[in-house]
Amino acid sequence: MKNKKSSEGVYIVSIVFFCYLHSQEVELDETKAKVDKVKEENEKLKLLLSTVLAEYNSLQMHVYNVIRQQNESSMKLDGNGNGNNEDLDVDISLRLGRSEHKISKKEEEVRKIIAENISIEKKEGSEKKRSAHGLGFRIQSFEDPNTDQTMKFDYHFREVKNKDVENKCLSSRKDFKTARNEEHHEVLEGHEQPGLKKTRVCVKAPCDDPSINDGCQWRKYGQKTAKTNPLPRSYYRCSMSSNCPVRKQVQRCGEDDTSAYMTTYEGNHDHPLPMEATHMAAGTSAAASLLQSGSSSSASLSHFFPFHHFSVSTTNSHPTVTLDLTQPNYDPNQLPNHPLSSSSLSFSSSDHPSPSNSHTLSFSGLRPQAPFTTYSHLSHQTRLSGQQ
DNA sequence: CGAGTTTGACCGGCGC
DNA sequence: GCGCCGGTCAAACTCG
Repeated sequence: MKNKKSSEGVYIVSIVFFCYLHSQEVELDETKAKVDKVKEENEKLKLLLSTVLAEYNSLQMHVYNVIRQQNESSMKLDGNGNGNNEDLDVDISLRLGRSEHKISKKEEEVRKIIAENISIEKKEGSEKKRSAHGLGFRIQSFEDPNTDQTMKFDYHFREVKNKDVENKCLSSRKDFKTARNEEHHEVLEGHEQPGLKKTRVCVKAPCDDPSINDGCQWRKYGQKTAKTNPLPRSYYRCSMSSNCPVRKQVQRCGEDDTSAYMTTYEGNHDHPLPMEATHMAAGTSAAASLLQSGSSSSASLSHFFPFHHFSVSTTNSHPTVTLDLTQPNYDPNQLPNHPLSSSSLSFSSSDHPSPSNSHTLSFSGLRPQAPFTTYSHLSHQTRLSGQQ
């Protein structure tokens, strides 16, 4: 009897164990299926992200061309006796992968949401926001507010001229420098007017450390004490691409103003920029393009830098736009009356955290009366010696 | 050891 | 032509 009972017990236990194993297997299969599904979605999202990033990079490389075209056309209007260039609101929306005139319901919904958010922001509009530093960049034509004139462009990466100067057999240093200059000229060709030197964009920023990171990687190649300013000026070139012609100079503004640094940018990048760099690059390119096209009126530039004091000068044939982030220059009357209905995409780098070891200077520029919010995060990243 | 910085020398533009 | 001065080069140096 005892043997029979124990064998029955073993049988039941084995059945229970089998059932348990079976349920575990089923659960495992379900989990595997879920993981596969998540993997599949992940792949799709990766693909989508890479597509969007590629389009975004190519797009921002061509923004300044569009601005120039816009200004050329406005110049033509001036020539036809219109003479109302300053009243021409210019605002280009950048759309990724959208058709030209068809606005989907989703987009309309997004626009509604944006408009609602903005109206909330307008209600909450505080002095704090007004004093914030903004470097947002957005262009769209408001000639006809009823028409969505958002432009779609065929974006192609600018063909990077593969000069490969380093492979040339240069017999002397002079030859090397000549080759560099020729290369630089070619890169700038088409962006510079013949009589003028490279357009410069100066940004005066209030910070303790001059190493403002605009998203690019910079390599210091020199330091000089200028005659007019006893404090040393540092020279950097973009190290993101071997042939990138972009240079920048960083100099303390003066002995009495040690908290502010003047950063001067020169040239255009010949490579895609990271998110953090696009705002500054686009804004400075826009300013440079406007300046080169002759439309350097304060009204035109106020579209790009609505809250800040800026000036335009031409010294030593260097057309220069100076943007002063130390002097908020908010003037509601200067701002264009942007219709809410024409809102579209704006870019934000706020979701791109700076390296943990870097200080972040956040110029969270909110335009209190404008329907768009753009942010520009400048963080300290470039390695510099302490005395600068 | 490689990448980045420092710093004196050099080059070229510009004014006189 | 000469000198001044801003910009760049490149060897030496530093740092991780």
